[in-house]
Amino acid sequence: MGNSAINEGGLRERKRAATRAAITAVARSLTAERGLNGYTVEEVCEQAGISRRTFFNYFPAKEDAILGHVDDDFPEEVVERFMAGGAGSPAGEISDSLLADLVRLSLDLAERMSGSEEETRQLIGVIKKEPQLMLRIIGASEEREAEFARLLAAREGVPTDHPVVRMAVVLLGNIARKTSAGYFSEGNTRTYEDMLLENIAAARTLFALPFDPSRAGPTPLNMSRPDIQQSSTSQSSSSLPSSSQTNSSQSTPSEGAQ
Amino acid sequence: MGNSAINEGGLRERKRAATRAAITAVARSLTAERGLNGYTVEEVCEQAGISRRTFFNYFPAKEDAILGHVDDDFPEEVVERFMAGGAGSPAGEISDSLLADLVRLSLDLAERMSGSEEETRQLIGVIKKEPQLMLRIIGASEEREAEFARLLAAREGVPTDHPVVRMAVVLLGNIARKTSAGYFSEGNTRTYEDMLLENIAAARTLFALPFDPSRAGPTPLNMSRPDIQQSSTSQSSSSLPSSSQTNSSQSTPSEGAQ
DNA sequence: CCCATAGAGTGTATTTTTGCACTTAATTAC
DNA sequence: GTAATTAAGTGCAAAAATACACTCTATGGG
Repeated sequence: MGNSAINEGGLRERKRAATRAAITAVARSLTAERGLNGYTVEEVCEQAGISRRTFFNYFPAKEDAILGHVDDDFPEEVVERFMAGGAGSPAGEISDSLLADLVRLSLDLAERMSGSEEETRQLIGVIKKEPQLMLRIIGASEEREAEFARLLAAREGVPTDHPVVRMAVVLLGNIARKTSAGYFSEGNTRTYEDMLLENIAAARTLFALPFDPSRAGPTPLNMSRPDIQQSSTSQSSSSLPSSSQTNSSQSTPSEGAQ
Repeated sequence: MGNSAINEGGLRERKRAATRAAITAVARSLTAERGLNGYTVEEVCEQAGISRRTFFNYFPAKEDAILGHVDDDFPEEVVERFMAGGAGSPAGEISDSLLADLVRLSLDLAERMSGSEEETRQLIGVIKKEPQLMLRIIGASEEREAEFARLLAAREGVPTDHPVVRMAVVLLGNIARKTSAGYFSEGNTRTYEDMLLENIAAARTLFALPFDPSRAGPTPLNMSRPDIQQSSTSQSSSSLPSSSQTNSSQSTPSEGAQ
């Protein structure tokens, strides 16, 4: 997590962030329109208003511009709002508002996606046909998850390997990904928010189902170790309304919680 | 006349011109809104997106930002269009299209005035209350005329002291100034184009009046002319000419000049 | 009166951007 | 096949922008 994600920075910092985001926006737009090899770096620079030399000061290669920079995935204002949500709870404890704020974060990020809906559909279509780009994206996803974990841990004042942080990153990340896939699929007419809330509700239903660790069996015995750890976590957050329900489902039997 | 008025220039040149114009636009806007001393250089820089040090790299003092730079008074695209109009005639001769193109230039420049109409009215009001600014403006006007003369001479391929160039600069400049004064006066409801064309027609009527050089005589005879001017102005309002008529009137005086 | 502050303006060092020449690899033309 | 061209990418120097500390002047408060 760089300073730019939290600190306002000076004029230099701000201009640099704006330039970087502009390059990425143009690169993605042209990729959606013409494919990865249908435009030159020169054209990106023209539209972004920079020199080619500057382009390579920002990104090591053409493809990296499309991937963008991890800081651009978490715009400052959105991050600030998310971080502010954890201010009311003591450090070291998972805040009551975490799940609600994660959902809002997901919605905010979706709103701020550069490019129109149609453009994003086309960009996704193009990317699926470029294997080197797919590999790069998979690599970049891990970096984004790490950044997200750092952000989340900082908000809650817990280590980045805290079970709730780990689960939140993986599960909310996958829910967002699945929601996007459905939203951008052919023929979709529903709003992203609609679909996201449906998926969140489904996840909450899933993790509220009855679950007895003792019935997990031999192989599941290994799985009982995580359950024990998660059990202690759920106790610490058992006073939380909506968040506690999710957490207890992960860690302990819902019967016990009930 | 700098290169930037004609040549496209590189990215540096283009960005510099844009920055300079942005500074002037912001300074004028804030002056209109709050008066000359109602805002700081810091505020201009914030809105223009530059550092204060850069502001003083561009303008020697706060007031100079309001006056702007002479190149900004003749935007590149407008100048290019004006210059292209002289391409069809042999160098050294005054082109048929000169008067029409000068009128269009005036209209183009009026269109490109930064700030809204109301803002410009307020800016003019503020400037009238600042004597040092008025003095500066008078000085800057001479520089603009010189620039205009260079532009015009270059277009026609004649020296800057050519009689038609000299007269065009002074007369068209004053017509534009007078038109602006009327346009920005209290209670005006007419368009700038309307008023400008009226004044041009009046000037054409004036210079189409019978004139016998041998009767030019001493100074007293010249003083009787102003009365004749006003009566011919009211006649010309009712008969705005077409473009071809405009051109034919222009070629006659230029032959007389030769 | 003196002192503090705000704002305009200056000097200098550092950072960033641009321009330009070059290299490399791929593609196109003959 | 060879040669030319195009596009991605690199190194280096100059230009431009920023950051920061400073000066000077005007203004307001005690």
